[in-house]
Amino acid sequence: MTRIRAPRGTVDVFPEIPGIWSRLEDTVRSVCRKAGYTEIRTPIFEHTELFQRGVGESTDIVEKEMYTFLDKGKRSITLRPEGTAPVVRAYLEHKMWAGPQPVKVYYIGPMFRYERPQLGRLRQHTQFGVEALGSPSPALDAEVISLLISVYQAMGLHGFVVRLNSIGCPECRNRYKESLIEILSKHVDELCADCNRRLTRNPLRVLDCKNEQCKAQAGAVPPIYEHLCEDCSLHFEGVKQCLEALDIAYELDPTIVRGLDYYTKTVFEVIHSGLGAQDALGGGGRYDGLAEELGGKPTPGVGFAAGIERAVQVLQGAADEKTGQFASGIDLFIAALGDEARLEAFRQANDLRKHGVSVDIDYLERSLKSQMKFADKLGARKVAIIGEDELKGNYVILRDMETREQTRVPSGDLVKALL
RNA sequence: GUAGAUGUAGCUCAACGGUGAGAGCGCUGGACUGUGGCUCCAGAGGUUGCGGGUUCGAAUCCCGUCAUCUACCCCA
Repeated sequence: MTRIRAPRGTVDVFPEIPGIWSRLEDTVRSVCRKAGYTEIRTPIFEHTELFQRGVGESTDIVEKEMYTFLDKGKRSITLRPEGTAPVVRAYLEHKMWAGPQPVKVYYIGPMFRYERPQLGRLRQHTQFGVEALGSPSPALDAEVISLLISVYQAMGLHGFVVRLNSIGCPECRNRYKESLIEILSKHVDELCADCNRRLTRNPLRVLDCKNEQCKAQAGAVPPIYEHLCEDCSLHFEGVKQCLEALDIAYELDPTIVRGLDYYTKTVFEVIHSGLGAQDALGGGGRYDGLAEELGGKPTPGVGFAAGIERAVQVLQGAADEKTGQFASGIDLFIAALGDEARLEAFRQANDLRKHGVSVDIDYLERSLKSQMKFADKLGARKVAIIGEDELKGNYVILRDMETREQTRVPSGDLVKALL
């Protein structure tokens, strides 16, 4: 019999880490709530078609990274690879456009992509994200960005950078693509094999190629945000103005294009150097064409998605420097000697827990010495000792593990003595 | 899908092709009949990832396979 392991690309999240996780989740909720975003929970699986149409047939996600299967009713089902398309689907399905606009929601949950795992990349990972539907205002683009960095700031995270770009609307983007092809075609032999393919399929991708030769070519090309149509240009100026009003530092980066088809105008990423090759903590942008693509009426929208595991990765690095003290410890450990005392300890523990005291006891019938050792490992602040004498006298010996002071406490007064 | 690295005790790692595969940490017990952190002693714990091959002899060399990690593609 071989032991069963967790499937490739999945992880079990262990003791020290969940503390950071729940703090991060709490922070997301509170930051979003304050800005008027409410939680939405969409299904973990959806009809495959949602992503084919929403994310785009020719994207890597749809082409090769989806967990897709036929259910027993022969429906093609896909484990969600991202959160935006499902939210927009829900917005349309529940006719949320009929209510007050914009609709602002946030989510936290697992996403799935069939990829080769590496540092910062898992097949099941967790994202938090927000979506603001129903308004084209650049203020929302900026708000969404500020929300994301507010979460990081509230967590005490430093050293991240906001990178901003605009990829325009289909009209001006296509015009730019054509000129891009024209310029780059003259240098085909200086581009890598991948980029030669990209040149015809998705020329913008050439811009964020990591190959040095391609980078040089891409750097020589005029940035897209200098070639936007008037509407897109005005919008981009508006976003920058709003960011500056909020004192949010950003870097213009014409090479960020994002791999999902639905983005229009604003695109951005928040990166951190402590992450390895996959350096994006989060990313997002505007997707004014998505609702229509999913069969709804044209609806502007903007949002971001950010990786929880990646954030935890950087936060953990920062925490280690401090002392790594995430083990919270317990208030009390009850050490008992003898069957009768053990029963009493069991009873007392249960009672104290109801009074809000965190208590643990020995379950291995160990010696007193071992129980003390164990209590120490658990980080117990106090230990109550119950033996035959104490049982008879109806008291316990309460030891302070820090000062080593011991006192006799009547059994009934234990709760009081601990507060 | 591609490339490289790595698989030995719970963890981190040793072991020139040659005794019965070791150490540190951790775990359990004891020294200390009922008192933690330090020290000392003892004990438990291994299909050397798996399957073949070469050899008198394989953890070690060869082939295959699986897994993990890192990177590419791309993304959170």
